[in-house]
Amino acid sequence: MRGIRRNPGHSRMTDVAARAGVSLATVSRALRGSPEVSAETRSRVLEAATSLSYVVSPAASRLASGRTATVGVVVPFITRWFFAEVVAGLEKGLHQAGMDVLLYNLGDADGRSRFFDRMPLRRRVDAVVILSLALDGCELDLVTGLGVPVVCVGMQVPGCSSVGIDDIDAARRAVRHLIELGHERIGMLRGAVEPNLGFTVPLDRHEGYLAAMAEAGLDTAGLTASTPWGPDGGAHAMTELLALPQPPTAVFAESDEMAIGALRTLRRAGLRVPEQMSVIGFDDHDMADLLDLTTVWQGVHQQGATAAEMVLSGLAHPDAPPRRVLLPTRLIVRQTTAPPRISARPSLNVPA
Amino acid sequence: MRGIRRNPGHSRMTDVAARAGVSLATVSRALRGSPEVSAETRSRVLEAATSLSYVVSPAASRLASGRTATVGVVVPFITRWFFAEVVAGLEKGLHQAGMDVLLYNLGDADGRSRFFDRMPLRRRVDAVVILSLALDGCELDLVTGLGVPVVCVGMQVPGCSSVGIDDIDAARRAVRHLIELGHERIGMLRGAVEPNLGFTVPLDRHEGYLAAMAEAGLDTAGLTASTPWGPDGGAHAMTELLALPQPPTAVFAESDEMAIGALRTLRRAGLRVPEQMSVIGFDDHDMADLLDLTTVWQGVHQQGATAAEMVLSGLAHPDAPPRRVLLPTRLIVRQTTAPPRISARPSLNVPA
DNA sequence: GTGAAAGCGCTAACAC
DNA sequence: GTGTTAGCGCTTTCAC
Repeated sequence: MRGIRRNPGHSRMTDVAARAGVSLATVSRALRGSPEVSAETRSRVLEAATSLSYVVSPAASRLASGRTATVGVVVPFITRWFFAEVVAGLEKGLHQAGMDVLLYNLGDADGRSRFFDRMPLRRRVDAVVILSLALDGCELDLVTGLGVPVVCVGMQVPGCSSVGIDDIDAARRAVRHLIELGHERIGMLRGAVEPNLGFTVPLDRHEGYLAAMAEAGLDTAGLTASTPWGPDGGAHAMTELLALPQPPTAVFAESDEMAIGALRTLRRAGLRVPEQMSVIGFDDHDMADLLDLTTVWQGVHQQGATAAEMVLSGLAHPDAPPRRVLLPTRLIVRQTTAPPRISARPSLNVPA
Repeated sequence: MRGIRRNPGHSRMTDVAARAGVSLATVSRALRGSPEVSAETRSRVLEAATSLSYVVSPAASRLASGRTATVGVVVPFITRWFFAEVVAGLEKGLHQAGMDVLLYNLGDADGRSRFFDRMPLRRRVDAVVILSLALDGCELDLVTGLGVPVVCVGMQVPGCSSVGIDDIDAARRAVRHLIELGHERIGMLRGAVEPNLGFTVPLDRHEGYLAAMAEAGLDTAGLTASTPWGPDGGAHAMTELLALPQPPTAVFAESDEMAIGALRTLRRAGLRVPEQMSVIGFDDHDMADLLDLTTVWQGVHQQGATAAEMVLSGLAHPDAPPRRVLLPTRLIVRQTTAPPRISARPSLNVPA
């Protein structure tokens, strides 16, 4: 026999059609909920399908319709709390709509270039969601070249919908909190753009820090420590700032993970928080509450849910203009921030 | 015109064939690296494909071959550090082999039953990886009914390959560490099987705890506090144990997250760790190092990598018997465990 | 080593 | 409202 051997176990649409006593086309329509089918026919079809435990072949359906009912989710680091939380929100919204989720975790600069070299999304998704990756021109072309809607979380791309928060404003409010407590020497622990994934978050949060300081007429020279992102980075950055001839009395960490690292450094240095050093983080990480860390909350899960919703509406209304949603943030004051013990100026005195 | 409108932009295999001056079949063979194609022909085909920026249509390929080159990954909570880390390992290994990863995050008991009701994996994956879910008989049937290889991480299913650690043994060693330090009243903080996802980890680690205590002839009555999994659970469990007429001098937490919650309770209660209470966790969570938490390390990422490898070999050798891999664990002693300040027994005497 | 052709299992015109 | 039928773009058998 020529051609191809028939597939295993599964019953096919023809089987359902035969069993229900209708044509193939009617089964297809009934199963996909087309309004052209009479209620009576539909229920006969459904019954036949159930009794045969029939499931449509996604491959055949995709080939014939051109739709994949799949969305690609591209995430820099699935292991970071923030991203995992966004992915959870996305996954839920997408699966509820019957979409499949293809996960691509870049991991590092290497993984990133492998991804863009192969562009494994081509011809296999109806839409793409990208998290927090500032794309260069070339990458942008590759993504838009997919010819499907693109939704961004925590970043923007011309012509694409996006969700996020106002990082600059939120950072400014965090730093203002320290200023209002009376701090004047305020440092920032900043995550360097390590594997060069081009996050914009560090830039924006630093900008917010500078803005708040400038508004208050405070000096920032030498008070920003840039280290690799993450707890260890935060620990090192804190060490750097402590080594300053005149250390800050408070620090703003780009993320809670960095703040947590800073707390360790302070603990090991024997400095009491908040008495001798105030620390404020950003994100309201799971652990922030446990460590009594003052921070800035953002609705992370909801960013994922919103992105899912944007994907669905982008698919439903391909010609609708892109949307840009900014979700609110909120200062959460806990136990790691307090007024400086002694005014920061002239006679700062911190026992070693 | 009848039938279906042709798809957008993409060039098809026929285009490549025409350009390379060979037949459709030869293009298909060349592109998939069949050895039947001469080197010279292959390079002509590759060149033609590149110049047309051709990519095979996964849908067509799947329909014709019956293979999806996709694996479904089913995870209880992608937002938990452990699972995210395993998924990262899996994703990397699978993508390197050219497989797509479909992510299913159950999230809670509701999500779990929705998943098993719809069984969205049917006809769309070549293999399934399931993390830490003890499946009931019905679920098991649904999964094996997929007719594809199943790989388990952190649990077992008859007839399927699995990776994991020896939770009982690792827990026993953790508790022995406390015993060797001289502790006699040792509590356990146990995560209740909250949304009833049927994890076996809590059972095994508790069993290890009981075993170590029994070996040493120590009493465990009333010393296990079961609360919902997670930091808050750990915090509550610790509170419970502190309220005991005779509280323990050390606690073994089922996971680092629970240990971290316990640390907060202790901090708030003004108890010093490890002087007044020793705490040991499990997992070597990212945060463990930051909090100087003594714990049990396991190679989480590697469990994912091993599972990926099992998927690939299961696909390559469908008749090979299932494998069971137990990865090693290691006690990591940090700053949260020490000898009890006052001996629990009459006159064992360890200087504070 | 290469080509011809028969499907894979659906969807979507189009006709009635 | 329902049936007919022409593809969707590949993979694989068989023949040479």
